[in-house]
Amino acid sequence: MPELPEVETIRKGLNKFILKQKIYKVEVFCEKSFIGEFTPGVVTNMRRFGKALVIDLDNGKSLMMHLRMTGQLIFDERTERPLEGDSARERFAAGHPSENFTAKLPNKQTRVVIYFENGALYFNDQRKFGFIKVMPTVEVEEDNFIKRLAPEPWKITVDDFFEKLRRRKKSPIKAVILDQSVISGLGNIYADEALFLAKIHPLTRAGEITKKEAAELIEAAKTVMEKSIESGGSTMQTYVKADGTKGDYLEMFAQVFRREGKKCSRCGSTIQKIRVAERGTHICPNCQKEVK
DNA sequence: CTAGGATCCTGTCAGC
DNA sequence: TGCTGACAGGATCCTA
Repeated sequence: MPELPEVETIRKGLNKFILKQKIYKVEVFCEKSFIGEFTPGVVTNMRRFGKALVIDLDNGKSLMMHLRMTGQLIFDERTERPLEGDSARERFAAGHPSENFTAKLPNKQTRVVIYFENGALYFNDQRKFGFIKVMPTVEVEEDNFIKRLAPEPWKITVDDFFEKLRRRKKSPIKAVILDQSVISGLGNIYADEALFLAKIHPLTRAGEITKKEAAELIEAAKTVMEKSIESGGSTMQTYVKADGTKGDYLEMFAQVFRREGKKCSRCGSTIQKIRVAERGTHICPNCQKEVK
């Protein structure tokens, strides 16, 4: 679920809490969620590769993590040594939005806790698809997932993207843009949103996409993700409204995602939900005409 | 090589 | 109430 904007939001938000802070202990509640052996070290850098987040330490090691569908990262300041009452603490939470953002932690979904001298970072993950992996910093870019990542929409060239669409010509365009080795950063939300913005039906065969449409799709992907990053993609601030009630950050920018039955903002037609590449897919049947 | 489906796992919801 | 199947903001593996 967390896609590029969410991971970027985490990177920026977490940076101000943990940069130059020492990790002195890691507590693992689920073995498959934490790979490798941890050794204490100070955070020197936080990097993002597509949807993967990397925390570099000063001991030559890095923590490479991927939140997959339901991962979330929640930082509680001074969890072990609280100041005067809870109001003295700050919490930063982002990733898969859920009650955990404001819940008492650790809880049933907490897989790993990373202890810093100024607080604790909780890695929660309902479905256990996500992971944190310890690896030498020099090997991060050789990691199987990272080395296969295509450029992000801001870096990819139209020629490169178009060439990949030609190779995957029989697949629906949505399935192709979800493939991180074709273009990186898009997940189910932003794929639907970008296709809507570019007025392309998700079932269109990749081989039918013109070069002009390919260029427009790249632009649309940038636009929808930039907008989400600006609004702080699924962080606690946007998830919990000022009055304390639960809010949906998708309301702030989604034009089609989870809006089936509602009206298209562009033409007033009714948004539909269909199935493409085994994923729930949202379209405006009028703005996105299917080409056979 | 591509294409399509199953799979990892937990939880929730709709429909009997 | 209890069961069952479908589905979920991802990526990989297997088969054809």
